[in-house]
Amino acid sequence: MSSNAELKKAGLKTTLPRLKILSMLESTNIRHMTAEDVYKSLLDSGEEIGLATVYRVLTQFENAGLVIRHNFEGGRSVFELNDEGHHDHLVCMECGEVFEFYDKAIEERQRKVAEESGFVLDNHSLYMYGVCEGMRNNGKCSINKKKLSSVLNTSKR
Amino acid sequence: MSSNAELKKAGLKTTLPRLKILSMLESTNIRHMTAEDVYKSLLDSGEEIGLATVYRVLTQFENAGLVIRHNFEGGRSVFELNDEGHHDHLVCMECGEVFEFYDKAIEERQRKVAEESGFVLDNHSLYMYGVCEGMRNNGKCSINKKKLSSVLNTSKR
DNA sequence: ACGTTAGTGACAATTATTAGCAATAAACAA
DNA sequence: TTGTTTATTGCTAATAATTGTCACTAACGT
Ligand SMILES: [Mn+2]
Ligand SMILES: [Mn+2]
Ligand SMILES: [Zn+2]
Ligand SMILES: [Zn+2]
Repeated sequence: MSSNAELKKAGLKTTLPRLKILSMLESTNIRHMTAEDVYKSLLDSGEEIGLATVYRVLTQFENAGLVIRHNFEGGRSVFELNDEGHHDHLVCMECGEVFEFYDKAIEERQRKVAEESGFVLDNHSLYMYGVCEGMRNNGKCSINKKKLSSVLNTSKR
Repeated sequence: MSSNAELKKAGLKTTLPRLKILSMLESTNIRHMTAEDVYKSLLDSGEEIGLATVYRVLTQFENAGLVIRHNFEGGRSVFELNDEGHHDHLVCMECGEVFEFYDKAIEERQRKVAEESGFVLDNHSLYMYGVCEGMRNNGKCSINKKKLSSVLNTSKR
C-alpha cells in the first residue's frame, strides 16, 4: 500500500511532512529511531522538516497505530514502523544493536498472568539488555554504530 | 540489617541524606516512587533534602544495587527498593496501581532467547499495561490514588 | 579535635519534548 | 481552476525532568 493510502486509512490528511516521514521510515534500514534521528535523517536527504513537526507527526503516527514508541533505558523515546507484527527487543548495551524476537511461550504466560491478576491488557513491553556476540568476541558489531547511537543512553554516547 | 550497614556494604559513606532516603524507602508503603515523590515524601516528614541530592543519591543507590530504576510509559524514572528478588510489573493505566509478579516460565524463556541470540544478559524489564479489576468494576482502586499519581504519565494526571 | 576529602544545597544549565501562533497548504465545493 | 475553510507547519518560547557547578559542610581516619 502507498504511504498516501496508509495515511488516509489512518485518518490523517496526506501532507508533505507526513508522507516524507512515513516513506523514510519505510525505506530506511534503521528500524529504531528517536525523533531527532528521524529529523536528521530527513535533513541528510535534503528534506527540511521542523523538529517540532517530527515530534507531532510521530505521536500522531503512534496514536494511529502506524508506529510503535519504545522507552528503552536512557529515557528518550524510540520509534519503529509498526509493519511486522508484535515483537520484543534485545538491546546490546555496548553497540546499541537491537535484536527483535517473538516468543510464543512468553506471550502466552503474559496473558495468563494478566488474567489471574484481573487485568485487561492493553499492551506490554519486554526489553532485555546485554552484550551481543560481536562485541564480546571482537569488539565490533555487524551494524553501523554511528547510526544507532541514539539507542544507547546518554552516559554511553 | 541497619540502613547504616547497608550503605557501608554498598561502599557509600553514611551521610544523613543517604540514611534518610534509604530508611524512608524501607519504611514507606509506596513501593514505586519518582525522585520527586521521594523528595516530597521527605519534606512531608520534616526532612529538608535538596532535590538534586535526591536525584544523585537515587542514582548512586541504583549503581550500588540498592534500588531498581524503572522506565514506565510516560518517560520519568521510577525507583523501588531492591529488597525482594527480581519481579516484573503490571501497571493500571487508569489508577496507576502497580502489581508485581514473577513468572518462572517467562524468565526461563528469556534466558533461552538471549542465549540463542548470542547475548549475555545483564537485565531486563517487562512492563504490562492495562486496566485493573477495580477500575473496570466500580471505577475505584484499592489503593490511594493521589500517592500513586507519579506512576501515570503526564497526559493522564 | 583536626585536616582531608567526599557530599550537599542552592541555583544555573541541559535535554527532550510540548505549546503558542502567524503563515501555509490540503481538501473540497463552486 | 479558483476561492474558502480548516488542519498543519515552522518558527520560537516554554516546560519538565534531570544534571552540572561550586562554595560550604560534614564524615572519617589520625
Ligand atoms: Mn522492533
Ligand atoms: Mn516492583
Ligand atoms: Zn511481547
Ligand atoms: Zn522478569
